[in-house]
Amino acid sequence: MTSKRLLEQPRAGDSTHEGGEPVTGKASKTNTLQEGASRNFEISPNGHYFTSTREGHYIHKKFACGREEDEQSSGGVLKHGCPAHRLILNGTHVEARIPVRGPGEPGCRLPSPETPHPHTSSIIPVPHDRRPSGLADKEVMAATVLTILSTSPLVLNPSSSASGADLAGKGWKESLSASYSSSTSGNWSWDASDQSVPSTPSPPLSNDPGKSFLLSSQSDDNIEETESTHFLFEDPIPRKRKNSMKVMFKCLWKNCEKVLSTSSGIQRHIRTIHLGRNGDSDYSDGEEDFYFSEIEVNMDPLSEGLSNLTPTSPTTSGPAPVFPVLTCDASQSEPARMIHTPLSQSAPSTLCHIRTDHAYQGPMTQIRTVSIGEKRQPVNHTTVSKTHTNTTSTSTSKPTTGTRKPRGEAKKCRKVYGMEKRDLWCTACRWKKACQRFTD
DNA sequence: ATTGCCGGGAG
DNA sequence: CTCCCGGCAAT
Repeated sequence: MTSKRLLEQPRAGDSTHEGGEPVTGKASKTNTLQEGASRNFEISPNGHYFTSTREGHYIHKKFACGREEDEQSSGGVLKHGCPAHRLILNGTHVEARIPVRGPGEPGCRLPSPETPHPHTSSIIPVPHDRRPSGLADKEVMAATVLTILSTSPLVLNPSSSASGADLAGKGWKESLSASYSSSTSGNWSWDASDQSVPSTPSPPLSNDPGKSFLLSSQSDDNIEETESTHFLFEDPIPRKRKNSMKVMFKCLWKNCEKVLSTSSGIQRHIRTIHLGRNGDSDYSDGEEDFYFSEIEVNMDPLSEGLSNLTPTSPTTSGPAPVFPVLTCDASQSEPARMIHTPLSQSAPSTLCHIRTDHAYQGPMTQIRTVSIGEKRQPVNHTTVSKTHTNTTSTSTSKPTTGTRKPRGEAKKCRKVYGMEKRDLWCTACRWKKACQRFTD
């Protein structure tokens, strides 16, 4: 009968007060247990980013950049000067290396995204002189490019015709690479590339130029500022390269929608404008990293409309290479997170997390805002639906059974006290309900 | 096999 | 309500 239960009387109030003596002691345990909690993300230890831990390996991005530079660099503001980038896109392996110069090398620095001319966009090195290269393949591209071009006023100059367009893609790139690589940043060279191939016969992705434009327009979500997008083309971005994807960096400050094509540019922007520091002189502790995020934009003309949702199709992962720059220096601990993972759930949520983490490091006021605004999300992941869901309900995990708790890791009364001391259990435990004392 | 606790049932 | 427990899911 209930006789056994009678024993518990010694402390009448137990149910009320679970706080009895034992509890106190126990509390410590709880803590211990909780330690494990933080292991949500495992990000890569050193340069590898896994966006989504579990799945992702897709992105193997290794950058030595920030990190290395940081260590050795004496004050290089731009940590981005990554010596080498290696990206795997759609199975294609792109490796870009930049001649690493001395640590403090000027070469690493960007020309200056400074933004002296916000409207620089028009100045983009567009291939005015495109020379006829009649590549059959290119025709397609040409068409694409045209489309793009037509969309953006900026570039419409001399486009005599389709053929011209294709050139544009190519020409542009080449010219950029040529000039930039030599004089400006080391970053860019990525595409230019491989040292092994001095002259690039065929550009893998010709759309780049066009993309940029597009992306700017669409990526910026624009919403608030129409012209938010001034991309500084001054720095051609080195990273990613997917046919239709382009990575852009967006300033996360509250009202700033600025989108730049390079991380360094954005950092500088943040540092200078928002943080009020001297862009060049001061070294950056990486704080800027927290204020911007990279976004991928789907440049594909065709899908463009849809694009928002589907960044990259199948493998978003491919593009994933979101790259490094972001985290290069700033977060050693958890670099990767920022990146948006293609798979990872992404977006919104991802950002949020990020912020959170960073929060420790710096002021994050604005961040919050940003996350909300994040429309860009669409860009990254394909799994939109999922993402949404997650966002909505925090507790995603509960596939089955409508509502069953995951089960906390912490030991519960039962475990702690044992059946013998059942009277010490919290009421809930006694009633076989969710433990109230040792909650997870 | 254990453990945590939901969903119910009995007072 | 409070008190219990069957039973299931997660370990």
